[in-house]
Amino acid sequence: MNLFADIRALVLDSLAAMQGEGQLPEGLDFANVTVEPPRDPGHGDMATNAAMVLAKPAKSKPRDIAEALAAKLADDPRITSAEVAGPGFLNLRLDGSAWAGVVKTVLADGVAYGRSDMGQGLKVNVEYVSANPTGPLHVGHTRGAVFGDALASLLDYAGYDVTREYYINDGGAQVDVLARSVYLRYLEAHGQEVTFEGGTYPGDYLIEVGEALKAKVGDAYVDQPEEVWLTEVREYATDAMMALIREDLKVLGVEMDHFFSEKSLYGTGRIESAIDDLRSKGLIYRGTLEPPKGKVPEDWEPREQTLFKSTEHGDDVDRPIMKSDGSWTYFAPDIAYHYDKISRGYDLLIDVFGADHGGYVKRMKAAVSALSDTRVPVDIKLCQLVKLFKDGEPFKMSKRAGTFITLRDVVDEVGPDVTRFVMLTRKNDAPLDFDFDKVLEQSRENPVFYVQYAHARVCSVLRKATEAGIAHDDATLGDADLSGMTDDAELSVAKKLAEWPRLVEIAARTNEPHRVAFYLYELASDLHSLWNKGNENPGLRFLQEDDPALSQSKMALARATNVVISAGLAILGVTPAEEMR
RNA sequence: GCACCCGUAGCUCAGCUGGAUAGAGCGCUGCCCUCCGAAGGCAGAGGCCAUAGGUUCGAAUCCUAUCGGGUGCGCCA
Repeated sequence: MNLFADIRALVLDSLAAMQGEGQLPEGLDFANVTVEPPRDPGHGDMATNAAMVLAKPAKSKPRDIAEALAAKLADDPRITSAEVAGPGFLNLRLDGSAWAGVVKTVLADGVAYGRSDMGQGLKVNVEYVSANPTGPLHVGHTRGAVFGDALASLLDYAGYDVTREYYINDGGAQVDVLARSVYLRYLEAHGQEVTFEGGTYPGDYLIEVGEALKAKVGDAYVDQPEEVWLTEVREYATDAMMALIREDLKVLGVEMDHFFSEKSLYGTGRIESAIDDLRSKGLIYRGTLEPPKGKVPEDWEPREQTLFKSTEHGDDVDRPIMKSDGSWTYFAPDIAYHYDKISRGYDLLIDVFGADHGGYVKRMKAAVSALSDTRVPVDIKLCQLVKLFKDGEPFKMSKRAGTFITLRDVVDEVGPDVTRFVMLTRKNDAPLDFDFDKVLEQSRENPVFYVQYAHARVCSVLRKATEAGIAHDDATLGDADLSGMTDDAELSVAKKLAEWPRLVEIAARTNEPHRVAFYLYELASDLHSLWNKGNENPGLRFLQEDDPALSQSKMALARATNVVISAGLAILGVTPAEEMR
């Protein structure tokens, strides 16, 4: 149930009735008619722009339409007043029973209140993390992991059929480097002195991998040329790294549905068939690119290459798919991977990348557009950097890996719930400051705490109710008489609850899970406000001495708030706290 | 040079497919515990929404230009 959608339906019905009575011409497009909460609550509970949107096509004055519409709407029992305001807004006030109805619906539906069918079961693939299997996940990956995971949950809640997917970059040169690095650790395990040259990874997380390799193969690879061991060590090492990464994801609470291996595209004809698909569309050609204007690379020389005509699908320049030695560029397997996703029947693709891949967006969109004949939209979300702070100072060194802060470092320090929530308190494309001290602080400044505290406070009330022997299961509370819910503070909470389904749809439409975090903060704020008003006005307290029935009616609102907080936190992947310690 | 992202209160940031007098936290000022958890709440001050044009009933939001910050820019993924 979505009260805003219900009232919008009522407005549309009224407009249709006006057409039937000749007050409005036929053939109007109502698509832009909205019903939303007014910015200023003093204007009422809901406002519709119908009169302004329709004035021009209906060839009449906004106020005339608004007044006629107001008369129609006033007939509905839910509407207590409909006033024309400003340039032609129609401000609506709803009967108290409408808000009571919201509370009852929340208690009846539980955390499913707010679920939407806007996704209509469309298949959407959310690809995120996709870190190179060369080491543990670091903070940057953490943000992408949390963002992608919350987005996937949000889309699921909004009625999409969601697949969470991880693309393993195990086909490029960097896994060879990994193999050589592990080989060095392997030699080290055999007592040799080694140095990490040629870009090999010195991180000590590879020590145990080298030792494990020794335990597995003994001295078989010692002092052998690369041809002997590279393939095996590479496979062994990438498996070990993926095991590590899966563990990292697990401590964050991220669970993928599918891991897709880049390597599986090679030697199987899958890259070739994707490129062939583009070729059949006339989008592959041999050509020479112009040098970039402005600062030209030192070693620039014109070169003929195999190019993908991405400019046909909105890119700025055509992109090379093959190196001069005949091997594929990194772009080619990515094309094949997205070709695979398209052929698996997804209606919508979402890629979550780090902001440093921003230059990659247009070509990827072009590829998907070309491969799917523009059928499949792809939304690419870029996650900006995370800047770490401790005691207000920038913070870089990692205890664990020696060079960078890992996901594990962060989660060990502050826990998965705080990590996840904080990562979602910024828009994905805005940089994020993550201060180890502030995120553990228990104050209003810390949104995680603030929301958890609201939930815990309500839990505390319910515990007290149990002690007092007052039943407070959702069915009982849902049957309570809510006609006494008339205070502004109470109504503010109920109205905020009414916005939840609408918020979910907006967040899902824009692929912006951070909106859920901000909503929860506002909802918590309304609850705290009501709570404190109860300090001064005992009649607003949730527990009313010697009056179980009244207590139940007050608790209904509190419990409904907790239901929505739980539903929202579940989308973010955060556990609601029952008490603060 | 080009592309993408960003520019909103002293600071950190929200702001719905374009809606009314642009919001929150921090910081500042003054208040509220005999009371379900004060780890909270209430009130006040604080704005040319980077700048200049344009689109329209209406622009922080869309378009163009300029300024400022970030990221990227042919065989690294």
